[in-house]
Amino acid sequence: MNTPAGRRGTGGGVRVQRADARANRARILDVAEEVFGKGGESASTEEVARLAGVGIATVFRHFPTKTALLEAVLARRFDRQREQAEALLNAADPGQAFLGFFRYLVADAPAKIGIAEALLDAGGDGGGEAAQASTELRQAFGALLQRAQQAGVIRDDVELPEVYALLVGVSRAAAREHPGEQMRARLLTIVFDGLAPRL
Amino acid sequence: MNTPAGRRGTGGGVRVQRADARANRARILDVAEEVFGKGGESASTEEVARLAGVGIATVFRHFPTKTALLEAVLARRFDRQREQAEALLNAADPGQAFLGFFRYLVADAPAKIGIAEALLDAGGDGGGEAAQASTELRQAFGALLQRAQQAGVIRDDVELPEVYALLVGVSRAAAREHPGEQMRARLLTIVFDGLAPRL
Amino acid sequence: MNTPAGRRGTGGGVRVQRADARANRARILDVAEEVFGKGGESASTEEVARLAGVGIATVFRHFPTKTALLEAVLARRFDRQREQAEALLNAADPGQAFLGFFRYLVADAPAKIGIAEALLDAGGDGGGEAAQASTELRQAFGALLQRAQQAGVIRDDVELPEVYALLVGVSRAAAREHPGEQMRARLLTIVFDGLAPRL
Amino acid sequence: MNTPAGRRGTGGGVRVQRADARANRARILDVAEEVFGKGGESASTEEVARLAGVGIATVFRHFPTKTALLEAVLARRFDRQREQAEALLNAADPGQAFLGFFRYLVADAPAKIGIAEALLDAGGDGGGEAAQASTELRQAFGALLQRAQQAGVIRDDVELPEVYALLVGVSRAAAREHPGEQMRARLLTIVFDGLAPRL
DNA sequence: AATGAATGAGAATTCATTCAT
DNA sequence: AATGAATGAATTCTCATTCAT
Repeated sequence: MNTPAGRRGTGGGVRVQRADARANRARILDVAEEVFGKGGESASTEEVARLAGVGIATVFRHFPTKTALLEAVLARRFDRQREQAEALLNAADPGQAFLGFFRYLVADAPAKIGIAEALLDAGGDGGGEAAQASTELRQAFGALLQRAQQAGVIRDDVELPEVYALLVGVSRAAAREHPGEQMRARLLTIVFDGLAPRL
Repeated sequence: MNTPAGRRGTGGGVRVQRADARANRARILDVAEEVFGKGGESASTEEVARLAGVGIATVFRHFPTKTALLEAVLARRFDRQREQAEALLNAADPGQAFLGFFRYLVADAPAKIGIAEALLDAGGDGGGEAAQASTELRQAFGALLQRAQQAGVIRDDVELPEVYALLVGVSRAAAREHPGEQMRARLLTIVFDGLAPRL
Repeated sequence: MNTPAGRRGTGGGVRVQRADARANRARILDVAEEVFGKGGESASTEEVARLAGVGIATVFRHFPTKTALLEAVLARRFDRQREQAEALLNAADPGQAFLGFFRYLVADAPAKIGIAEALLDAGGDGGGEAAQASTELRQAFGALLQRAQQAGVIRDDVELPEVYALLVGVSRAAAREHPGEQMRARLLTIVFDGLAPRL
Repeated sequence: MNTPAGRRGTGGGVRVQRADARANRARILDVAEEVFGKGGESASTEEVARLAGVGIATVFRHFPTKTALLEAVLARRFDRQREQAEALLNAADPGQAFLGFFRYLVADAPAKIGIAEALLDAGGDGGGEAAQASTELRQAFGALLQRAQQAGVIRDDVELPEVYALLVGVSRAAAREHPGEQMRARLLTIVFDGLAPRL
């Protein structure tokens, strides 16, 4: 399981335990993402611990409150999405980049929304790291939008706030209904037509 | 606090008591609608009882579980909206009727969504009376949509499922963000443009 | 599960449940007084519930926090002692009255101190009803002191603060050591000699 | 339960390590004395470790239970005070020696009492090394008392048990109330007058 | 010998639901 | 039919103590 590493602190040895702890932390985050992502019910921290195969106290050692755990889960997810967005900033086709990312976010939404709601339930105020990460994602999304508008693929008279609200809304719709590929596509058709430049 | 009161059989009518009970039932529903509509947190049944001015047991006499109470609240709300829809079926301008109703539902959504989430939290499966009422509302909405399409105000290649999903999505967007009149209008502009017939 | 209790409430009787509840409340207070009075360990609310023969939630119905429970227990005890003091205010022999009351408080102290410490542990700030009751007891004690001084039984150059502190100290000494009648008497001999007028 | 550890005979001196360990042990004791002396709440062992700059396991290596740690802290304190007492046994003025030491113990009490209470909370029975050290302190105090009585400064009809109880009581009074120099002095005036020889 | 991660047994508090009147 | 007191099963979080390195 563990690396042998420098037995007696002879110098080279490092952080063996740390690796273990880090693995636990990651597993807890993964499990929490899944458990809370299921949404609906309000899952308990104990459930997370059980599925992660650790004691409840271990969860609380890594995340001092339930809110902190949810923040971390959500922030990680936002961060991943922002990275996606940033990777698309140099894409050859700005229109495709924007629309594809929009599609991707909607498809990815269900789990995220469950987590966000659990966070609200747990009393998360908008001041945590998740909010920060959310803002950054929104900015990256805004950059994609701007490029798409400059490329003439998205009408000029819309701005980030309403487009983002639309994204959130469609995501929420997709979250609870999980409409299947087909209907999600038809939904997006309408929305994208609404976003297309007026003739 | 309340005396049993009105115990004296009033002869012919036992309906007097019934009236009392019915009034209580209505008041409980009203209060529950408000309390749970506030959304966010999960309000307690006891809170509802207190604000309704009845004992907690009275709430449970009328609605055997919290889920049942939420179902009733939600069903009543769906019914009201369906009535609105049906009233618009004979409107002179089918386009106006559809779009106006769409707008109305979105504006009305925040409270409803709060209730629906509370219902999910309370373990409400989609099989109750609320689901039934929801289906009926959807049908009425579908009728309005069809008329608007026949009138050429809404594009022909969309169907109820995706339009309804879109409605739900925009409603959800409006729910948590309460964007204010302005942004809601801009949001609807995009959506309605997307729904307009292609040239 | 429920004791028959107060069954006889037929005649003029009302509030039968109320009577039950009141009995429960009293029993909880009694048990809590004993349990926390034992001092030392930090007794749990669950222990109180179990010994009182009620569910834990019942304790919390009557006293919304552990602190509130402890406040109530302590306040009740202070109130009883204050009543004793007030009853002695008209005693024929002011010296006997004061010294006797001093003796009584010391003998009564052990349990009280345990409770007070539990209250501190539970985060009781000095602002509750117990503090209020404590202040009133101190005032009554002060009145007895003043009378004893006027009667020439207690030296004139001492004032309430230090005498009360002395009372507290001796009480605390008696609390943990429970020295038995004998030694308590010898202790009080010293203190009372110290309080006697200088020649 | 214990690992064999340190199995490899290191031949000559193991004392180097021992010095390190001893330093750690002393630092832990110092920190614990301060932390628990603050009284009130119940401080955690982890807090002690953190402030001492060692890992939690190190604390438990030196003191196998929290109780053992508290015993050690308290015993050390008792020992120090006993040394003070023994140093005063040869003082020129036995009355001054006794009264001064009494005063000193009262002033020093607050921290000690906090520790003692933490010990009780942790389930310390009176059988540990602290009790032993306490007994020795009491004996030294008794010797001072006897000398003062022989010198005619303290009345003859009091004996160690009640005087010591009085000391404890006044100390306890001073502990929670921290009355300030002034009132402590007035308190001691009364007590010392009570201890003075009857005329 | 030292470290810090992991653990499980509580503890306070809440809430939907039932019972006795 | 109405009341409100009682209930016990959760849930979040803490802490002394042990384990693996």
